[in-house]
Amino acid sequence: MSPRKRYWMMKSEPDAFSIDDLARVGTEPWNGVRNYQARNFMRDGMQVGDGVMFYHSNCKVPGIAGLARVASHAYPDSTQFDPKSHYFDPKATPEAPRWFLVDVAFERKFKQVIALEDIRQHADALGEGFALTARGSRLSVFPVTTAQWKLLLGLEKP
DNA sequence: GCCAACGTTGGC
DNA sequence: GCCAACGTTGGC
Repeated sequence: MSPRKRYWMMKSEPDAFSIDDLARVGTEPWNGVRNYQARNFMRDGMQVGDGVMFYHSNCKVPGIAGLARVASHAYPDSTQFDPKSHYFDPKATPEAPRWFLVDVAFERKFKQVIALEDIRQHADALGEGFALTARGSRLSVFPVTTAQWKLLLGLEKP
């Protein structure tokens, strides 16, 4: 029996990789995550088919830009082994990889970004620990509960 | 571009 | 194991 579908938030700077980029390529290895907590969520928590909210960070209108889904189990991020890569990690080896990723597949782009500004209006309902509204949180991959997922989707504008 | 908040590193 | 220094994130 397959485990129940889970939900996740994944942040990306649209200048580097946006929801439009994902729409164009269809599926993308989510490389470059170099934070242990985020890695653990991908490596230990994600299952193929899980729902993903694609968040645009560090841009004019930060917010959720669309939906995606987890399209692979976790496997080593090859950029950690590549000395020419910005994400190269000299302490990682193929025998003992340090960083993992999953493939992410495009589902749909929202007509309008669900802006962080709007999401903040519901910070209480989303809960204290929710990483988007928690003060100072920089986590780029984190779980979303079913209730949070529904609440956030309810903020989508036609 | 600024800067507060955070995670990681490394000397001790 | 502490903690200062450093680099990064990301909203504004």
